[in-house]
Amino acid sequence: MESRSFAAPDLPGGATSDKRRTLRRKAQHSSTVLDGGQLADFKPDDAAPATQARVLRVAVPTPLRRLFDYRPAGAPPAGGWRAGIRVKVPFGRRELVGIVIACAAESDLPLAQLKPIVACLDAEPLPADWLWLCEFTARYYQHALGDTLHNALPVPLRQGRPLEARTRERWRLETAETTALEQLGRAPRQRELVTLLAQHRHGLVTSAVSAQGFTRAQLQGLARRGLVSCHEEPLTAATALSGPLLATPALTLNREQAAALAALHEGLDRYHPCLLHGVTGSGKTEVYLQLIEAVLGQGKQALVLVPEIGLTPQTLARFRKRFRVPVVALHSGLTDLERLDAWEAARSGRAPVVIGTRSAIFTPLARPGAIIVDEEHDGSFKQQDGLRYHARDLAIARAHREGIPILLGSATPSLESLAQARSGRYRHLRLTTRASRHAPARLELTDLRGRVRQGGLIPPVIEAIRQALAAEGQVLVFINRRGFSPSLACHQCGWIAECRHCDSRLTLHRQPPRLVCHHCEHQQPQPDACPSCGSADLRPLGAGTERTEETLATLFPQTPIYRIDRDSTRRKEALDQVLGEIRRGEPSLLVGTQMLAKGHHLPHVTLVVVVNADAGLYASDFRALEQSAQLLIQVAGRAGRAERPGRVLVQTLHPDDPNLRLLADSGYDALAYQLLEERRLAALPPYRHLALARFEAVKEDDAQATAAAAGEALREWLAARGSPVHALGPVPAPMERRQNRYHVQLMLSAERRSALHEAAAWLVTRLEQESSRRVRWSLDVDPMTLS
DNA sequence: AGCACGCCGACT
DNA sequence: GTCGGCGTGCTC
Repeated sequence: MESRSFAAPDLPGGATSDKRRTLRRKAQHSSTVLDGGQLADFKPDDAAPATQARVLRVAVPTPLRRLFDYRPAGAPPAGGWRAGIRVKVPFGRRELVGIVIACAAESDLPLAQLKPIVACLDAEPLPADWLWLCEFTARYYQHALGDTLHNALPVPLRQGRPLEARTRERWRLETAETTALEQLGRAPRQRELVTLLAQHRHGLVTSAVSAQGFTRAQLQGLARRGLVSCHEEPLTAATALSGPLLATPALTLNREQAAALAALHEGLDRYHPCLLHGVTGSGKTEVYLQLIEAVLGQGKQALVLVPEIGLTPQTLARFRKRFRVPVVALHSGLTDLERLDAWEAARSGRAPVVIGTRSAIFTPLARPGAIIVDEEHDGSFKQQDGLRYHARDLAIARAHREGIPILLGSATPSLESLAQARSGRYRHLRLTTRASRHAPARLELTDLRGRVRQGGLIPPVIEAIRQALAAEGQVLVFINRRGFSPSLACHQCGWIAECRHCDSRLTLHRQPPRLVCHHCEHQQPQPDACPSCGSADLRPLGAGTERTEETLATLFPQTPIYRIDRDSTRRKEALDQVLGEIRRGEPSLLVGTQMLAKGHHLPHVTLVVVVNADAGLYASDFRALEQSAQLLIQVAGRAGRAERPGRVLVQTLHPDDPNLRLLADSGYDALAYQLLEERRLAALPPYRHLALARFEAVKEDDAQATAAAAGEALREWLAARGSPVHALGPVPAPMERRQNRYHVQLMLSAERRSALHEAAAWLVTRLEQESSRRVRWSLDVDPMTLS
């Protein structure tokens, strides 16, 4: 039986609700359907509190995929023992903070063998919606529940800090200033303090008072005389909203936007998955904002997920400017305590709008109203180590569970989402009209073959750059390679600088001059002579951002050049500063990697140059083409956003490649539908589901042997059960040696998720029992890459 | 993952 | 003689 709760990322979205509601209820009460062992006794959250539980089943922060039983001790929490209560427990020789998952009368172990808990940390359980999502995540990605919960919890809560909003004190003058001064006699500092407070009718928080040079003792002195009062308030104040919701009026929608919004309004009170498929500049954000407006109008909360690079001050400013309610952002710059505050504000409902990157999907909401995933195709939604979850897929599962709408937005939707939309499971909302008068710039393919290149650029392209600059435009030169050149070769004997820890070539950097491996931390000085033949004729092959920047500097000495890549903008302020200068609009050259291509508004760019479009064309990874098409369209979208039309020149060695031609002539959608057909024929996602087991070890044989034994056992198990799951491998990973470790993998594939899930669960259980300590392994469900 | 226990090499 | 290398086993 295909389980609904497991298959949620696949759920039919179009059909209505009755059937789904029953399914949902059923899923709640039969979570054993899919259990991989650890959740067999998971109690639905509406189970009666067990005040007299004899056994607490606790998830502990460890990679072990099982629960541990403890005896309750001390007074039970106010509402009785229930799932979601944090407890401090003895674990081996340590004490850890675990979370009660179920209460039971019996344990598999004799009761006398169970240790009592050390302490109960909560009176109320952690939010049920959060707990459900973690439990779903652990099952879906075959990850230990304890570790999943640990990952999804703000750091202070992991450490056992009480679940309370942090508060601050606000001091307010209780009498008229003159009255107060009369009563004080001469206490000069206190008199000054009274005067200060008199200027602030709503009072001042302690930090503001001490910033003026007053002490807490002085405040308390006034409080003792009854002249000032002190109130505690949460850090994110609950703004009881009176008056209009909007701080600035909504923009007028065009016909397509209005139609999309109308469709969204129809599905506000149910699970309603929609793909907002709109070309660059078609006003997706305005649709998000007006959807949020409707959600807030119902007194509910909206959760917005954005790619890692997309949570810029400008994006945030746009949301904050629109609404008169707090917009809470969860970004990497927050301290642990600030993160906890944001989490708490969302959990309590004090934060009506929550915006964050991947991990924000684990934010609890008191009154969930809608989830929006912007740039849903973006790779940064998938975590690439540890708990390998995909925030977009979890968002779908969560919206389904909560019965709320979910909006996936993109100019270049993932093939997964496109397939769902085409089949009718997601509602397909299209925006084809750009706000500016110009059609999106076409990709002009320019042939690199047999042409002299300077810094990677051929003469006609350099000429186009010259013209664009002469016309007072900005030029964006996109290269997806950091450094000076991607390899260093000996012109005499053909030696090429390679990493001594990986199967990769070293990239030459000039600032500072070094050979650097982009796969591990390894760096070494640039050699003066070939280590193989002694020749001094070492030449850099190919161009990276540094080299193109250097070339452009000699070609256009009068024009400012901004290079934007991970090396040039290690500090965040550096990036903001450069972007600020660029937005002033002076004619200039912008050289950068995808950092530059994503997210940022560059209104003065009139020419975009793609130095080399070929990287993804013939790569082995099955998603490479999809991803480079998305990137190309995104880069192209930077051209001509303001009043001027733009040009996009794409250099390629394969100007006749049918895929590239299709993208250039007919656009992303045409290529995407073509790629979908190829995926169907090749039995790849989204028509088949994958799980990848990776093995790594210092010694190649160890990794190989463990993987081979696991593969063998798995195939036997599959055959014995007549399972439709295919198991391929072990095969060496595309880059077999990385950081001196050898990588091999097993790939499982199936048409149905449930079958894949069962097989993966079995494999994981076996690996957990059998694999030696020398071999590290991990399972990646729905892998984004096969490397 | 931690953290212990345990059994073999070069050192005060 | 022991300090410490990392292999192996356990965590209710």
